[in-house]
Amino acid sequence: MTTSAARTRVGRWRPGMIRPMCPTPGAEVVRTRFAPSPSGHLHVGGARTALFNWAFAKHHGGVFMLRIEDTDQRRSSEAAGLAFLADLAWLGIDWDEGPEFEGRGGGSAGPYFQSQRLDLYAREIERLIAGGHAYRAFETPDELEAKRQAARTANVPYRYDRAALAVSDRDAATWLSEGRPHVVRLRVPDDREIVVQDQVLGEVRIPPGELDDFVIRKADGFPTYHFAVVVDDEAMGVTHVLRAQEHLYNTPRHVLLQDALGYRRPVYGHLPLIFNADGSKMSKRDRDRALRAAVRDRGVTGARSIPAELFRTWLSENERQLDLDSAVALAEELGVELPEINVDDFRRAGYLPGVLVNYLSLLGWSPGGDIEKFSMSFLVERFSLDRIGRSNARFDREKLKAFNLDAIQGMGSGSFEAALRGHAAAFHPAFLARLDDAGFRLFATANHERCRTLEEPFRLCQFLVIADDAIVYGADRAVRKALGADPETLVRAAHDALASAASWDAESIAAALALCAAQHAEGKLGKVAQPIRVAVTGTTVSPPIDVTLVMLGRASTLARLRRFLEHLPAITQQATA
RNA sequence: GGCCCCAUCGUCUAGUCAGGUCCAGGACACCAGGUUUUCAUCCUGGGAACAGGGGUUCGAAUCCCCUUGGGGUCACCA
Repeated sequence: MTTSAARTRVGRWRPGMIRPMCPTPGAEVVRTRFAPSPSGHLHVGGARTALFNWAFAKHHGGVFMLRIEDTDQRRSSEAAGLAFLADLAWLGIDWDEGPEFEGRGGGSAGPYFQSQRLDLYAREIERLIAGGHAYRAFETPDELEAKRQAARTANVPYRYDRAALAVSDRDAATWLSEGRPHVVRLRVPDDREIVVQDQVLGEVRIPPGELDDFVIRKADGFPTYHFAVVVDDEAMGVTHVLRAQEHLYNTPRHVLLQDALGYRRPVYGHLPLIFNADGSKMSKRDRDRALRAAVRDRGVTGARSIPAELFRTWLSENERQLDLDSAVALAEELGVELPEINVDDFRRAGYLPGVLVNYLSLLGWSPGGDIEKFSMSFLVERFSLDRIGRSNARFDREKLKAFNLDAIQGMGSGSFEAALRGHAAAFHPAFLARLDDAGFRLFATANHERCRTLEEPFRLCQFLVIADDAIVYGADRAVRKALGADPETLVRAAHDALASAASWDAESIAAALALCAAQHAEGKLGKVAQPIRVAVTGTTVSPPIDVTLVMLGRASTLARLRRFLEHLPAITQQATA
């Protein structure tokens, strides 16, 4: 494969030019698709691919489809499920055709599961065989592996040797009638250069002889990915294929197949890949890797949230993955932030769907100029293939977080509260049980200006859902500093002042504490607030002290202050140790 | 290793296709001050890049070539 010397982007269109696929307006409706294999939750990389296909279709008033590529019987039997449908819906990426899900999907080009389209593939394969474009091959996987091995040893590139073509018709017929397992291979012309016009990368040329006769039907009768994709894209009228660059080398195969089958050729665009901040591949194993590192780093030997047996095997077997709930629990226990890789992880971590979409669209696309914060409708309005970048991008969680903060700060108090309530219902029901409506509203206001994610308020305010007699006091330097020289006097004074406060609201509490500060701390509120904060939360961080106490309620506050005083000798000893 | 793709601050990028307005703009991160009862915010300022080498041109981040570096792919996975 070589790139043309002048990287002419033939077919790339610019404003004012006529689009190659739309010679006259309305002549052809743009149809794009996202075609994942059923593998549980949606990966951010997949989300970006889906987003671009969606945005492109919407920009042209076209149709965005979803198709499930479940032609791997082995993998599909693992019942990974279709959780990614909910992930797409959460992001606001709605599909016009595809599997039905909460009002989305349906359509006349279905079924949208490849495992239900086997008849079509069988018909098309027979057509290829009859036309001499494809042939049966009876080698076993072991035989092929031996040939590959031999090629490796000889240090030559492996290509299928077409041994099946040397088999006599009589033998082949006999084997076929015996029911001998076989695959079907495409007969790849080896005298033809293949040229692909990629809308992102430009012209890509593949010299003759680079591709071998690849398998299009497996021994189990299922089509391979290459075959199913090509047949379905034609049958479903797909006009544009946007997919990750890892598929670039598949495109010549698909072009060959289209030619052999007499199909039209969709427009292709290959998107740059997304990597972790450290340049490693984003993988679902990242989560377990981070947890193992933390466990080893701290010399932890067990976990409350995981059975000992499981913990041991998980720790020693690097391939082993914890289920999501266990991983989250362990992370909480260790105080580790889990690396997010699936869309669902980001939701759990408290990111707004619009922010994720915004950030994701910037990975490989740009509206140009200095614009980088925008809505989905802006994306639809401005999206175009000629603004897609060609080099791989790294996922920067800090920038995402900064965007999320900005979006949260920009929300009205009502919608922020609603969003926080939704997050609580999904992930922190204990807070809804603990706080009444007014309490939750206060919780929302107290956290609105200080949180970067919807998750942070719940972490910051753990003290709300811990029993009064279960507060654990920290023993670090921050706690020591917060307690100051004489916490006993201050906390005792605060207790008495708060006990006799006229009412339990922020104003009265602030007034009572200001008085304490005036009497015992030279008027410095911080000197009073910090010991109290430690006393009622166990930590040095919480919303402003008056709000913290209002949320907690008078009874809990006083009980915690008393308990703190009882435990004070042990606490100070521990903190100075 | 073969084949292919890519290359602007630490990161995402604008600028590249139509060479001059770019001693390169923005954002995140970072550093230094400031505001703040903790934390997070917030405000002000700062450092920070055209991978290297050859060409073409009056002129190159922009066009060409080479080198280097990064990535993808080489399955009866998708």
